[in-house]
Amino acid sequence: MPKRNPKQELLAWTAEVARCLGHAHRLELIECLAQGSRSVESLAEFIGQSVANTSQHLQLLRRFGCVASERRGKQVFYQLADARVLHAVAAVRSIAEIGVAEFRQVVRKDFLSLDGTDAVSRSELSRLMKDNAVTVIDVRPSGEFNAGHIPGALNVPMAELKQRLSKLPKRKEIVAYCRGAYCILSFEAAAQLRAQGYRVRRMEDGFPEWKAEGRKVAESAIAH
Amino acid sequence: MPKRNPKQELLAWTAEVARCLGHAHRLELIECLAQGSRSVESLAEFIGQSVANTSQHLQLLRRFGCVASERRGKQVFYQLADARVLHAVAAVRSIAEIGVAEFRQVVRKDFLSLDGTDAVSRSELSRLMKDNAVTVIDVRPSGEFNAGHIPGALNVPMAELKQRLSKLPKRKEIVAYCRGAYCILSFEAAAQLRAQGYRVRRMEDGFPEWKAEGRKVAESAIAH
DNA sequence: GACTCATTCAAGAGAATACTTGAATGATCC
DNA sequence: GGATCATTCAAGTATTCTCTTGAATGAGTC
Repeated sequence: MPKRNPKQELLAWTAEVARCLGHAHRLELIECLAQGSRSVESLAEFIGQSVANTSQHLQLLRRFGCVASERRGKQVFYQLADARVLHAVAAVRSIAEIGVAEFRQVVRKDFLSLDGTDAVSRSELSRLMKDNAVTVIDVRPSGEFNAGHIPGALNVPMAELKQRLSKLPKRKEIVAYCRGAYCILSFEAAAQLRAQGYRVRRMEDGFPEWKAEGRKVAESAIAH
Repeated sequence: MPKRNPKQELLAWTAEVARCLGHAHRLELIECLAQGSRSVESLAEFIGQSVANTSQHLQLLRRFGCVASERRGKQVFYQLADARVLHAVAAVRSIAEIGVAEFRQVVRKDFLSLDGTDAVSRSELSRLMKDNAVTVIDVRPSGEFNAGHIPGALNVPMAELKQRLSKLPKRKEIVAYCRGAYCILSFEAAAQLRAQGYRVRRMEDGFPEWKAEGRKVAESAIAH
């Protein structure tokens, strides 16, 4: 650790934290952990890496205050250390959104082409749900849904969307949400449903941001 | 650039931006540029690095949307691209504040020992100034003061503090501010003034955050 | 048009990072 | 107490990053 004066020491530690966020796999781990706690093996599968490599990434994240770990029986479960980790990732992403042309291009080509409509804000969704004006669907896999979801939301994992189309109301507007900003699931869900004639919008960001705002959360069971 | 699916591509670009913030010198450049635009040579001197190396850091920051450059005559002036760069740095720092023990330790040892009092919030300072209840001093070097400061603030660079003690009112409370969070200048100023019997507090963060909030700003001249 | 000067580029040495492999740890289960 | 299993550690290699040095660029100046 390079040290000069106190100010530079703080900058060096801050930089370490930033570097710790500076890897696609680690960002993916953070997004995954934001849905709920998970074991190392399950995380390794999620990011498509070896267990050893995943463990090393997790230890780095833990070293710099991004995640926490806890032993439950044979397994070690990791979880997000603090909601401000999500804020930091969102803040960094917001720089990419305006300053990195390639980022904007991917958004345009792969996300907005699926659903270019404006997302429903969380506060607006809250109001709409109170009036029973919309059907809210959670398109994440059931494990993540069970670990926590918006109360009143219906779990319709993307994989099952086609089979469950008939169960969804055609006239009431549908609002889909998933893991967070630029999670492709809700974009795909919106595209598929709209193609079938449903009225559908996405919620901005995803469940972790809903929870981080202190809104009500429903939990069914512990998964993984 | 590693590519798999669109989601991972966005994560990879976001990670690049985070890595771009992940170096003490670059964070120092950002903090410096937050005070106002500067030439490469002046920035190199500020961070104590060669011009070539500084230029490379600046180009990286520019590549990832953190700073912008503009030619003025012979020199190239860099400036902060967007206030959300400061937000991102602050968000990352907030992780370090709670999650990195070494960070907290430096804060305790080198900052809180100088001035452990709570900082004055920007909104409170605004109120106090309206009532003419405090003397506000800007302890940054005059070049940075001239590039922009809080209207009504008195520029008392740290280097000149001792000589100018007599000009400061003893009974009215003094509020000192400087470059930003954990800029050591305002802590040192508070410590020195308090040792001389002045009533003094620091303003939270610094001038860039005041400006980023859309508050009034005074500008005298262009420096460097 | 040649000169000057600030900045950028290019190449290279040394350090740090990421991923792999295989072994070590340490808690549970029988 | 020994076996089992998830996780972590340790060592090795390929890649990337940082900083240095010296040359190239290119806009202003005489």
